[in-house]
Amino acid sequence: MAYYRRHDAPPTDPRLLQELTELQKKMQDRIIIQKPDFELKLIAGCDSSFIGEDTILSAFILLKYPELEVVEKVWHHGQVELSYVPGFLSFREAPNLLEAYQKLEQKPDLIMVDGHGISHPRRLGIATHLGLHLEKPTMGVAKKVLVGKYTEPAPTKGSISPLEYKGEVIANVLRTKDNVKPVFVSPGHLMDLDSATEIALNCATKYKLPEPTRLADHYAAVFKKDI
DNA sequence: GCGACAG
DNA sequence: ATCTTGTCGC
Repeated sequence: MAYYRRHDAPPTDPRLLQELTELQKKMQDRIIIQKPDFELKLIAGCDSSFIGEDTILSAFILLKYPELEVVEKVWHHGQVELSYVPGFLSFREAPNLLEAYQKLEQKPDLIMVDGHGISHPRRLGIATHLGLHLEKPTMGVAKKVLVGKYTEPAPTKGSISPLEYKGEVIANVLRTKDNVKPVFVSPGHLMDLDSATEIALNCATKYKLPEPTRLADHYAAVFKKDI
């Protein structure tokens, strides 16, 4: 994608951000929020970690569902083109994530991404962005809110509270473990909020993060030693 | 004008 | 994301 390779402008150049904003607005029309039309047998989790300022390492972990047994682990590293700007995370991390995804021998039915889906100013969080590029069902699980308001869900595992933005519920604030800060679950693409929430909870074992993203996060750090 | 702001 | 020590609680 041409917009991924921009060495001709500073990372946070206002003109570039304006350009990316326009691109996201065009991408909005292609987002599909619906009940999943597949049997969830294989789920992937992905996450990235950094080495220094501009070297990124992304990992994809493939798991059986609902058993949550790991069946494949891949990773890829490269250089990032943009600095981090809230609302534009995907332009910084998606390129390398897509490279890592190609290394999977088996492809998942659904991808759980570390970050937001449609709970984004222009409905284009990194989970949605990846879903559109891969034409694959995706969902996002973020650790912090980006936009919207919510009330704290009850302290017990399984409690949910809606995240509202501009009069719409764009995510569910889900408690995945007793007395631990909740996560923000949102559909990315070819997925709906209720299904995403149910899947996130089914993948929550004894930790705050659902297994797919927890393991991706874990291995993204472990694989750094292999560089 | 003053905060808020995924990873 | 990343840099970092001790500390509270199950």
